[in-house]
Amino acid sequence: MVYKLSPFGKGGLKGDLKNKISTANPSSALRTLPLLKGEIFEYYMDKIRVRFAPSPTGYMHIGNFRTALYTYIFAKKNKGDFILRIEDTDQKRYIPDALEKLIKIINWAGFEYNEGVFLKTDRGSTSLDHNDQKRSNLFYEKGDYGPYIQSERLDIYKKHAEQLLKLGHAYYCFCTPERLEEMRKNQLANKQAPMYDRTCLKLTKEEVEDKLKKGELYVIRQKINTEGITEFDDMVRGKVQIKNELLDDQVLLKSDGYPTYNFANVIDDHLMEITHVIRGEEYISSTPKYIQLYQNFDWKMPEIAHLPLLLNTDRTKLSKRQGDVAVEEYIAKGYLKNAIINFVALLGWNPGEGSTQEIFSFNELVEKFDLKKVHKAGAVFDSKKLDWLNSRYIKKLSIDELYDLALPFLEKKDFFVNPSPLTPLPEGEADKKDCIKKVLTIEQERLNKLSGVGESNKFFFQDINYGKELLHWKDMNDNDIISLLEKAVIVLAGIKEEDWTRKNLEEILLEAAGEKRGEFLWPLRAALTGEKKSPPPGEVAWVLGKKESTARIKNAISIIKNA
RNA sequence: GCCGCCAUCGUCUAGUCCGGUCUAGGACAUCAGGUUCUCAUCCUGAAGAUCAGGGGUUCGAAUCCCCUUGGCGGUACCA
Repeated sequence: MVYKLSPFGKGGLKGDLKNKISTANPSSALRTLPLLKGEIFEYYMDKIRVRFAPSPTGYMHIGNFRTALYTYIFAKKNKGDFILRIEDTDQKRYIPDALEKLIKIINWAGFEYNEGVFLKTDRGSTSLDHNDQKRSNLFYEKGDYGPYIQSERLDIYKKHAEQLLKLGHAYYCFCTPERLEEMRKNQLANKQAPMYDRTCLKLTKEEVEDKLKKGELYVIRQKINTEGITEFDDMVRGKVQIKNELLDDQVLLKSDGYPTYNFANVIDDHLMEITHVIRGEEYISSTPKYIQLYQNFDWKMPEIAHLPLLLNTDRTKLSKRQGDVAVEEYIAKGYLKNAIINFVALLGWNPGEGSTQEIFSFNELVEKFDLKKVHKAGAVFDSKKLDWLNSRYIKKLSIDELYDLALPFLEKKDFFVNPSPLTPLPEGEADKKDCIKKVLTIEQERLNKLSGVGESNKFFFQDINYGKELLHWKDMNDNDIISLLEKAVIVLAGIKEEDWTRKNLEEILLEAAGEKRGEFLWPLRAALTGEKKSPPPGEVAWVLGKKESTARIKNAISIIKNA
């Protein structure tokens, strides 16, 4: 027996069969699925097409970033297309440069999209003015379903709204914002759910035409079918049911000619042939209204998945007030791309089946990700765990990679600072670079954020200004310390310039210390750094160089003698 | 208010669909110990969840059913 199924037509199937279909790899073409003995199940599935559809707010909210990540991973996993669509239908919230910033973050993250709006890298101007010619200098589009910026699709929404009008699934509404507010106030006072009261639905054809002729401001509202119950199948939540009588006649087209999100999103997802809609949980209760729209147009519903929210530590929706929400801020603090992606991916998802894996490369994420394993409950964003993950990723970096990543942070600091007469700073660019790399080698295992880079410069570049007490290890006396430090000078003098490496220094000093590690290494380390806590003496000496190290030790000897 | 969604250590989570192997496993954070010249790294260990609460079903429930509570989301000419 051969079953045939068209794309997404699995609604009528029973549980197990349905599961098999949606977990099978659904890249384009005809698929066959062996069932019970002898039975062949054939089904077609369109090429997967998913979109990330942010609204340009000037920064990338970390929750939105996770939506983009899951969507991108889903696309990669299913060998589908990933589309970037810009939802800029709120004129009041227009923010300059927002689009450019948005795309830059997506590029930074490495979310490669096949279609959408792209940033020209060789552009001159940095500012974007909305309906301005400059746009073409900054951005370009790729893909057959454009334009990908909603503010440039106004005629499309208008056309579709008019079609709904004709079909009787929408109507003109001339109510003023003031009247609507009044209405809601009354409804709330009467303990009713605030909902549009359909005043304008009662208008006659003539009245509507008259008002239109007079140029009265209007919106177009969706005429909801209030009978029955809408049920849908969510890829992460399973079945969700909402009674239709609770659905509001939402605005489709605003009086300024722009569509609402609720309308544009449906039109575009269909026109762009989006097969799977992955979005935040906040849209769950609107979904039945979208479903009615699809039904009104006689369009096929895409599969939908609603992702859980990211929360503050008090379990409210992650917000600006209680900490950083912008990806930009995490980058600025010195979190690595891979650490952020790894961490955010695990917020609300886990491969399950007993996995205890915490570190995932991007490819592993693609390999193991499954929307079905995404959580239903919101997740608190705990930056302590991010710190730990970040430190793990920093430790994995080669010293050249670390140097490149650290440079922007070092530039904001005075790394080579406050030289004492004893500490001449490296002069040439090459020497400086060399010195920085050595310091980074030492810092690498101590760092959990790139912003902390260069902070150990105090061990190397500062006045030697301390009392002899610092040099004492337990109950040593002055003479013992002096003789040990003098021994250290002799040991260092015996090392050739070309043998002055981190490893050699560590071995030689340890050997010189013999049994008395603490007695020898503590005064030496203190003499070299002037600090109670610091990296080991071998490493410090390695960075300082032979001449400088020797000078510091001799200085320490004289501090004791002069005390 | 109304509607919807959700609920396992402080946090992220495994286990829930297909009840017994769960006196609930891992990670972060915390604490203690070890390695060690100090710091950091690293290693070991401890503490930490009567599985939101209550009631069923069952020989047996974190797991199935019902109720309650709590949290969150939506309730806009925002998205």
